[in-house]
Amino acid sequence: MTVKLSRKAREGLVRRRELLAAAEAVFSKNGFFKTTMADIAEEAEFAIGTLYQIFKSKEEIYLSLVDGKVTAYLTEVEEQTRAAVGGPAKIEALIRTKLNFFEHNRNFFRIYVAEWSGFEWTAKSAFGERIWRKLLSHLDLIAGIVDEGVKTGEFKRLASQEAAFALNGMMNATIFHWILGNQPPGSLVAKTALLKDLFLTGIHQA
Amino acid sequence: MTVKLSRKAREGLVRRRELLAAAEAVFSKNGFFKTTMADIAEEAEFAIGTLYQIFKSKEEIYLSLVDGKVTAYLTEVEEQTRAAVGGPAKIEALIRTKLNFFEHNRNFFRIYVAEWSGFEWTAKSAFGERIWRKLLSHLDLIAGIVDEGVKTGEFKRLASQEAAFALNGMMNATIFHWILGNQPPGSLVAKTALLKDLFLTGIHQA
DNA sequence: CCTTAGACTGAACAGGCATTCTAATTCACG
DNA sequence: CGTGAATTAGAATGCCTGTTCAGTCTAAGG
Repeated sequence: MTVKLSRKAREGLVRRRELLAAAEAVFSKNGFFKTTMADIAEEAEFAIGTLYQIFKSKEEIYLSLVDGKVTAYLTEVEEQTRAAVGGPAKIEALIRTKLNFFEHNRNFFRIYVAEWSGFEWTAKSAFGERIWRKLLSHLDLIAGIVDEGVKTGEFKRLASQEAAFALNGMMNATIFHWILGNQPPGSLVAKTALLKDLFLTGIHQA
Repeated sequence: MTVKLSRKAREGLVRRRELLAAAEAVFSKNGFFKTTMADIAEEAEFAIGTLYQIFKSKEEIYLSLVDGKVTAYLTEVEEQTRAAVGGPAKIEALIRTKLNFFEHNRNFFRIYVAEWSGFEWTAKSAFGERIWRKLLSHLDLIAGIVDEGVKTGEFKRLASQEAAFALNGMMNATIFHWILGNQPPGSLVAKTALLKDLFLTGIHQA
């Protein structure tokens, strides 16, 4: 009985994962509004009805997808930055982890950016609101790193929130540029040094 | 006759402007897809039918709006940066102009960002494509400024495209942050110095 | 082999919304 | 004022798409 239940459950999870993968492919290509349940069903090779057996609405599919990925991303960043020691090293860990994550989740980046710009969910459901809050709290984490560096004297005395937003914007723009140019794998994370240097010391000739 | 025609034309222009202003208000609040023609009509105090007399579709209203604003913005930036002399001064002009523009076009910022993220128009019409190209060419302008500074030795030797994207991302994120926090007027353009300093010399303690 | 519970299917349904259409209204001009 | 051309209004149309549901299939248990 336990065995039977757990196999069912396992199969359920596999189905769920497959569906989310298909949804990611379609949503990242066409955005939330221009994606139809029929599109998702076709990509996932399920019937439309089956989708409703796994999730209760289109919105729930989308939000599940976003929540899962965002959580995975944030977890990774948190671990890596905690492991690094010292302001510059933490900044570098942050940049490297972010670039690495989106190098491996190229498609998801469009969804992530859309979520950031807040346009898909202006009228946020409770679920969407939760994701939004996660993204914002992530900014606090970055600000925290800057703040700490300021306290230790590693960094200039400046508004850590502003700096955190700026750094985040720099990283997003860089990823965006990389995706636009359809660059080969490996080349995004290689920009870590460039970004770190830019953020730490600027472009001005010393 | 000429007089009569020109008055007609003038009235037509006024109507058009009013409609676009209303559209901006609604689109910036709810995004393209969640805005209905009825919403626009109500905000503009026109009947739905009248909208179709002025523009031929919802899409055309949106794109007209975006094109007009983006063009105004780009023109302003180009003028200001051309007027400034020297790399750092041009950078400052760019930042100041952008912050100033969006301080006065707070609502439009959400539309601008959405357009940047490319999510509203994944399947671009010829018109949408044109706007997209304008935005990209704007990045070339920024890259050009950096490039020039590199040549004169004012700036470090670095990839100007990357730097341009990074700077653009920094500015967008800063504006975004400012709008989120619902800051009072005057305070956005005041961040010019902070951004300029950050971009030129970074956060690292000298 | 049956039985039957649960999974699967996709056609049908219902609501929403861009667009169109025509009746009512306005207005220029005589 | 009278006339008709131009303009406006908003009801009606038709398409699109999220969701449901009644029937079909599968396979485990007897």
